[in-house]
Amino acid sequence: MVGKRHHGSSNMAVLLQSQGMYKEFSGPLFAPGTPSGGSLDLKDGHGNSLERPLFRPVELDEIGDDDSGEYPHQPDKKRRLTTCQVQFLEKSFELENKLEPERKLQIAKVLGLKPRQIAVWFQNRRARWKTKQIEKDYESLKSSYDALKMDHDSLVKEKEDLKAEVLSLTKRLLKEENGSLESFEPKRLPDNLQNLDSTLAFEVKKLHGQTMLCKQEDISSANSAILDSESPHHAHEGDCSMLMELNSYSNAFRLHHSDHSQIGDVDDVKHCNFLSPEDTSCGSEFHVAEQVFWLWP
DNA sequence: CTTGTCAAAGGGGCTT
DNA sequence: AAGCCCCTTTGACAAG
Repeated sequence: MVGKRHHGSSNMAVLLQSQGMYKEFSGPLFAPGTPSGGSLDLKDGHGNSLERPLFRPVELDEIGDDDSGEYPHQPDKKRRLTTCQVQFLEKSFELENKLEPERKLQIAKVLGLKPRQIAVWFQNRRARWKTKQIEKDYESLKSSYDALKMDHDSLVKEKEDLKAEVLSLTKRLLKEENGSLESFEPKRLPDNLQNLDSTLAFEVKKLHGQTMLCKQEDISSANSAILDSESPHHAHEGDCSMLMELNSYSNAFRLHHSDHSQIGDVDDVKHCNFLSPEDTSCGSEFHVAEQVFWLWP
């Protein structure tokens, strides 16, 4: 094929057909009256007339990977590609963003550019595509994050509201019960509690003064409701701690009244710790076990 | 004058 | 070693 002349439009047609792009490019690139390898009144990206030949007749032996070859129609300055060249390259990029050597030569031949220029254009185009892709991914991740954050914030608010409601109801309950038990004044601890370990006794005495103002069974049931909604291992922390302390003695006191042998002996109290939360038959005894356990040094 | 975009070059790493 | 790719930088150019 040495010495054979290749005119731009015929090369273009072959390449476009091979790439399935002939139809799309029959307009701008093959306008009626446009001579093969002639010039078009091209505009660059900013609407300026470029007045550059679209296709330079290329000798085949001029094409090669030797990038040092002379390029007489383009000064040694960086020049923008014509709109049509860019459009063709874009279409080609859409089909395949990688550039096989054969395709590179074909495109270079068709557009009258050096193969090196085609390779460079594809490299730069891939870089732009990657940047756009990163921006898209960022937007996608950002919208996911925003949605999750809104969800999270609303859940946090709901949790705070519920906590406030529990606290308010608990205070109200205690206040009401205090009013109805004003006349109830315990004089001293039950005798069997005097035998407890001194630390426990101190705690129990401390609670004793607070608790005896309350009606035992009602507070126990209120406490049970809270315990049912919280993990037993965390119930002694936070908002329920006061009620827990109050109830710990109230339950112990109730047990004492029903059966002196159960709480009069330390070993018996510790035995209660083995009651399982799932053992519903234990009922309030389980709560007693939990609460006494926390009080134990 | 500054800024943004694009074509191109240079360098390093990888594959064949 | 050649060729390719990616990343970064450079230079030209246009717009504000």
